[in-house]
Amino acid sequence: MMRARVLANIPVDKEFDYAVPPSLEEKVKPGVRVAVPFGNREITAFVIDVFPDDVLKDEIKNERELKDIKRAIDKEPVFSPREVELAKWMAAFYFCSPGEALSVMVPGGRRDVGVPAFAVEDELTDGSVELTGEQEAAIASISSASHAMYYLYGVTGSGKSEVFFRAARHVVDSGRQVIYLVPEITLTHQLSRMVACRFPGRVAVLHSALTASQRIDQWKRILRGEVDMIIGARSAVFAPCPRLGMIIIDEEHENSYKAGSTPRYHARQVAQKRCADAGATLVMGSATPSLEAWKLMHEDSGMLKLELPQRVGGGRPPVMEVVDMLRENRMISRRLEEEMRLVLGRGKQVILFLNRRGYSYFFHCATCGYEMSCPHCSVSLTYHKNEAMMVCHYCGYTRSPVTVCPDCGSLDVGYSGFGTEMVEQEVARMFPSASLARLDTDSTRDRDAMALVLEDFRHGKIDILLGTQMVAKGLNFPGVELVGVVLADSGLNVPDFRSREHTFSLLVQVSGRAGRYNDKGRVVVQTYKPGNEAVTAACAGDVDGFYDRELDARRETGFPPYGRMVNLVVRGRNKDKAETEAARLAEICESTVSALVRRNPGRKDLPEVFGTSSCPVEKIAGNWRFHVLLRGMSPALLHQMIGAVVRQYKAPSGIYMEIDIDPLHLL
DNA sequence: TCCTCAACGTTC
DNA sequence: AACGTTGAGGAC
Repeated sequence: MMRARVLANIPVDKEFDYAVPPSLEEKVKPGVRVAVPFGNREITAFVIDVFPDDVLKDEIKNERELKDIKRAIDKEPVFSPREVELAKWMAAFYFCSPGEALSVMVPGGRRDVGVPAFAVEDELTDGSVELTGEQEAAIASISSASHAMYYLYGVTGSGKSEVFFRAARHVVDSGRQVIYLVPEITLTHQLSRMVACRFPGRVAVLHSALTASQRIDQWKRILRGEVDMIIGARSAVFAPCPRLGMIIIDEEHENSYKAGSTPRYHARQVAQKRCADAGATLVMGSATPSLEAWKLMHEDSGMLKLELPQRVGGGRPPVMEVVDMLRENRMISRRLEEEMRLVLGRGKQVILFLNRRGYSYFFHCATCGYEMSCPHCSVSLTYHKNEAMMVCHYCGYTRSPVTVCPDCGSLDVGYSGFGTEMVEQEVARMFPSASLARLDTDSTRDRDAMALVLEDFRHGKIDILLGTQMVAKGLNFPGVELVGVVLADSGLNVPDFRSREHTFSLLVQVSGRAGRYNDKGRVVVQTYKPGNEAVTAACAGDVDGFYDRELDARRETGFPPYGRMVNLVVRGRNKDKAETEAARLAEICESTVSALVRRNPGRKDLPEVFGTSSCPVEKIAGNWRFHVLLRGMSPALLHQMIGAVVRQYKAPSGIYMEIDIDPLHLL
């Protein structure tokens, strides 16, 4: 009789054995998923090993009878032993179970007959563009593989993609595979089309519109070695290439590379691990690197910084100016309005950026002090005028808006704090003859609508494009001569050590949208904090300076990338219980630290309990949240400490602990 | 004495 | 995680 050893998506670090019925012996092999009875239900499990029962003859004596595998889900493997090894590494690094890790690595979904996943259009492929000296040098350096990691540091338009393509081509020609990660990828993404043309036939584009079965089909192709080039978002870092030669991470600073739920892995960390194991090269790039990357490329760490200082088509960076909004009593300052009139008068286009959806996000009663917040989350509701709804941006709760205070009936109530919807109304009033479109997750629910807006803007049918993050990233339109940042402060008020970094990077990214193809680009940045370092450095174009100073500040204060952090979040329906559990957890942490101190007398880099309190957003979707924040200068000791804490702390029912290693924000 | 609910333990 | 079993305490 054959037995199969499996992992399952449960938070238990255990492997389970099943009997393989003779009828399934052909189908059940390592790497396939199977349906198995588990307790009194049926779950999907991952087969990691198949062997004859007699191998374990001695142990089996008094073992209870094994259950039978019900059926095989895959006809051929969807992962290999390499992936199992990686899952075990992830389990150790992120404190999840190997089964949980494996199940985020392998795309889910049942098999079915799918439509072709991606039609490669026969489009122009411009592989013969002239390269700048810096580009040539960068390609040569990467191809020499003198370093394990490379960082392409260069402004928007400096030709990073071309370097990525050529470096990838070199790897592919030598018979190995390349994974190309991008922050997000839609069907309309021009990059995916470009890659598909450059590597015809042997590309897997894992875009967001794929069905689960299409995704798993691509996965099998990759595993069979039929693909040279894989392009996709975060989870594509797990693509099971048999001979991995390179991983490229485009826009390395993007937060979407970090997973938002357990296991909270970071694609950059996983990529580093995979490249080290496979002897592959890791190539990252951005105009605004994360501070983690900045630190790595400026110390002797095996990562080489490659600068692309000039724009490929020539042209100067946009002129940036700051408007102090304390002197203005309006949403669009006189200065910005004036610039908009000039640009529109020339028949050119404007992008307006505001990182806040909705009409207004604060309802307040002046009589009794009532504030309208979500009943399930501790955040205020945002008024969406078009839908005539009050909406919670955390959990999606909606209710109808009011004109009198629901608490005391007073008429002395007001809405304050503006979002894109209100700006849209104001801009439409100021520029009645201009055509205006709003681009955010509310205005463009489906991707078709979004693609349509972008096409119209590209063809000049829209004069002013107003939107959130979506307009800040990666879009390039030759007709744009002005970018207005309606309010640069929105990110600066959050109490997070990364807020300056985020604001800075966002400002530099949006400014890249202005005047990419001409010398007339202008950026007007409106802010209530004109003296803030992130604002002044971004407007002065002082990128290196900002990073060096910010890195110094992090070193002084012991924040990442110098100190490492771990966030332990305790959540539950019952507020008191969650709070006492968090306190209990904090005590366990404290005593673990004390034990470490005793065992390592004199060490200066021991972990510390950095803080314990309710999370900045105390309640989300009915769950009360408390956290214990840990920090340590030694990653190894911090890791050791978490391990000890996890062994000691067992959450009671109704209480859940989430472990966030290297959190991006402390919510 | 019955019933509900939360605490705990197991899952091949 | 998701489902059993068990046991304490409340209402009748």
